Amino acid sequence: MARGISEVGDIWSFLIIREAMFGVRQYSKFLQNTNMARNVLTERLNALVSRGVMAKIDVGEHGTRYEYELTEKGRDLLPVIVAVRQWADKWVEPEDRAIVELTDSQRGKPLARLLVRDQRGRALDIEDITVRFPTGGR
Amino acid sequence: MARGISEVGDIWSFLIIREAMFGVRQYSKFLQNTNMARNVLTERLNALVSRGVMAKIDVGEHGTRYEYELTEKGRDLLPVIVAVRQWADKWVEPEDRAIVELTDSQRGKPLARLLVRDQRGRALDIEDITVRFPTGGR
DNA sequence: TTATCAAGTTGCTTAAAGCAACTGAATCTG
DNA sequence: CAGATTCAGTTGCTTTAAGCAACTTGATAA
Repeated sequence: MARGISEVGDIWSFLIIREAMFGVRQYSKFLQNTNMARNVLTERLNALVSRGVMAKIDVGEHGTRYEYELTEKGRDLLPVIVAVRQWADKWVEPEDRAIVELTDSQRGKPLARLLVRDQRGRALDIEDITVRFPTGGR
Repeated sequence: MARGISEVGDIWSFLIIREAMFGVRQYSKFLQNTNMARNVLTERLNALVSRGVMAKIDVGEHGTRYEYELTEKGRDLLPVIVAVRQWADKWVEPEDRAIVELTDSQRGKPLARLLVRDQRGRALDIEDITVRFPTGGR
């Protein structure tokens, strides 16, 4: 899990992925929407590409040279993004965050709250969860 | 959302929260399990406490002076932790991560995969989600 | 055919992380 | 009950990363 978060891990990579998830594809757009430093953006994009989270695509037309898109590995981060969003919606002061809403495209309604469930679909809280060490104790 | 991730945001805070979520309460145990630098641990614990994610509790007995525990705000990060875990289980090389498993305490079976759903319970993919800006476009 | 834009790179400054050694009160041990 | 050990930090120094502005380069656009 530590490796998981460190592959995505810092705020900048996370923001790149969030932007990518909701349509941003170009270097300059990532810059605008996140206002991170250019060298950091370059470095993070390269890292994400080299880890297979994003792909760099050559588009030889119309003033734009490259685009970046999420791979399946990257798109699989959707639950992470949504989980953080929902937590922030609940706990971060409204004045400290953008007021945007994720809705399902068909009906336009907000997404359901993400819940951790067992295999029969029952919602679980922390106390209901046990950590197993298959190979032996820590 | 950016504020959300930056309240938890860096790898160290995240690891503290993960450890706390699964039973760690003392400074020295956080140190052992995460091997972060002491000053960083101190600083992150203070920050988490000041943001209301964790609480510092005075325990005047048995060699231990303080304990740290998650508040409700902190416990509410469970879906984030589980989402990252499940992503790492799927995408990070096994040799690069600890082999631990989260199970439901009652039946001992692994948790269900977290899915993003609409309000009727249908699973959604990125293409099925729209970002709404209630106050006007970006 | 000059100007502009996208996508970087480079170099420098400031901030944060990493590490080891030190502190000081509480607690255990013989 | 004196000495050693543990817990929870601080402090100071070194190394690494972030932030910022200016420069570069190739591809359009006017």
